[in-house]
Amino acid sequence: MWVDVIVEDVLKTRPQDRYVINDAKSPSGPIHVGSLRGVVLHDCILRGLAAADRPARFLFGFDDYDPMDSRPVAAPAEFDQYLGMPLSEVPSPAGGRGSFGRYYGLEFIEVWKHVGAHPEVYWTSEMYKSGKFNETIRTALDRAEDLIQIDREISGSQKADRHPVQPVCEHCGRVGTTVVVGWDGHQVEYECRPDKVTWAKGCGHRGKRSPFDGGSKLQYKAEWAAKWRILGVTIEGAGKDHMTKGGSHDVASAMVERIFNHPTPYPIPYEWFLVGGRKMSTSTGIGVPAAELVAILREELARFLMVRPHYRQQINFDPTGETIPNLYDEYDRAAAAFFGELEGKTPAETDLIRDHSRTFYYSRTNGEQPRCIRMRFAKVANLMQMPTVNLFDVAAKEKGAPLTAQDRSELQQRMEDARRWLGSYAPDHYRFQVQSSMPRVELSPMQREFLGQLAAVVAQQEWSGEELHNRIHDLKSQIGLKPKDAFSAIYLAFLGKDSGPQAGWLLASLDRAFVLARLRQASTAGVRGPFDSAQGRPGSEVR
RNA sequence: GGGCCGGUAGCUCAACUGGCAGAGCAGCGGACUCUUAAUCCGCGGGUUGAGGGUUCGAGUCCCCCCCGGCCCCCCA
Repeated sequence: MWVDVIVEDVLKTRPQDRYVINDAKSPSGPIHVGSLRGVVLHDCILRGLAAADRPARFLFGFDDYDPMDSRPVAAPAEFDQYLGMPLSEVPSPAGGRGSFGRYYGLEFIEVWKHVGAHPEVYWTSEMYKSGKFNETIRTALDRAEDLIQIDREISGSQKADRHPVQPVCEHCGRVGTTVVVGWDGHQVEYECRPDKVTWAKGCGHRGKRSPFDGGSKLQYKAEWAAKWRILGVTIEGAGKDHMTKGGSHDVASAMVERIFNHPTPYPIPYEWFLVGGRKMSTSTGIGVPAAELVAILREELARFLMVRPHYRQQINFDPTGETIPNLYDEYDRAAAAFFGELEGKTPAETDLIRDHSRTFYYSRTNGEQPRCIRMRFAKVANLMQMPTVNLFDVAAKEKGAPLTAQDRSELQQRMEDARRWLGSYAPDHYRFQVQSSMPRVELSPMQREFLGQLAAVVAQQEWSGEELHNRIHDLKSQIGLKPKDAFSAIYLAFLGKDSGPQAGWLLASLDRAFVLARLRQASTAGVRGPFDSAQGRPGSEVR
């Protein structure tokens, strides 16, 4: 299990009494699932260290003193006027008290709570304003040339003028557009340039001000390095966009070691989290916000989805198809491993089970995960479509004992998930729909005979699902029809497909007159059309 | 141009520091006269993308190449 491997390596290569884990995000719009992967990853490391009896702090910073460099699609166009200003100084897109950055930050906090992460939150705007960055800003100004040189050297970028300090313009409030042109040890001289960046227009103001206590911010690579130093960060992973060779992490790493005199935190480069193959991007608005993932998947599954694959492996989550039932099955297997319900026959199998067990451990969203019955998701989805079937009764029967409160709530959760899945993501063949007119299907003479006799049975009286089920079995034996042929005849006549939910219950749940009419019609229907014209396309016959 | 990750059964993927290539699903066959999308049993002839190399032994390590996804060289 990769978390254990990392934790072991951290303990071995960076033996320390206390660890400080850090993660951060610029809250420039709805925060996407990729960032949630980072939170979960760091939270797992925290958990692993705690289990190894190493206390650690988990910090999460919102870089809300970063300039707004684009407008999220959801925000009104008039927000363009704020481009270049710190996110903490831009009004909230929803109105109200908080800032733009605060709004999206708080939204993200809600999401990670769902997946069981509870980092300590800090906001860089507050750190700047309260002077926490002052010392590093002074260093950055004093050694600006060295920092620029490091940037050039490590990144190989020709761009000369990436000064490590960006003053906040006293005239227009922008921070993304300013350039330092002088530093006397107390104040910085700066220009707010209209053409410094393409995404914002500086006001042209030229001025002199104190860079401290919020008067400036560090350019982001220098800021990253400074934060490591100020917060004493010892472990920090980052997405691959930062972790590429010569990328921002390499630059920040050289800066923190050569200028700020602090070792680079233990790095963990992790891969993207894609949804339906598309990259998550905060600013372009493409991709799935983290909040949406939690709406698609229950919390434990959302976390499991991020914990199960190796952190260097891309996650490509596509909620359609069999993805969710499969994920549920794997989750259940991990749970079974965790609760000691599985036994390996070979050493390799035992290892794998232990692995699954660890995965479940790290996937828990709260401390205690009750042991309870876990009815297979696909089965829940199937039975749920039978109006007369009570899932709780079925589960109790299966268990052979009354359900506990945990059993019931787990089942309830699965029913909700199944309803959502069937409504939005399930492939057609998982759904069934009674056809309102006789499907054009091919039935053998024996099958028609069977359906005709079944009509006579139905005509006798009102049957319960179970009784009807028994009658169906009696009838198919009496006629000498194979079970498969008998049942598929029913399904074909009603659903237009050759399989379906438990036939007795299905018929009992339908209007009796309708059932009678359909059975009679099917029993006399001639052979029509190609067999596969009605195959696998439920609903195609509905008018 | 540089970097990361993938390529293993029809599909989705496993295989700890090299040590007999495995699961799930799908498929096929069979059983089951309370549940035929249930349950149970059985069934896998894979050049592990190609080619070299190291090794007693390579899916695993090294080199090179091909294919796919992505990242960096704008911003943060």
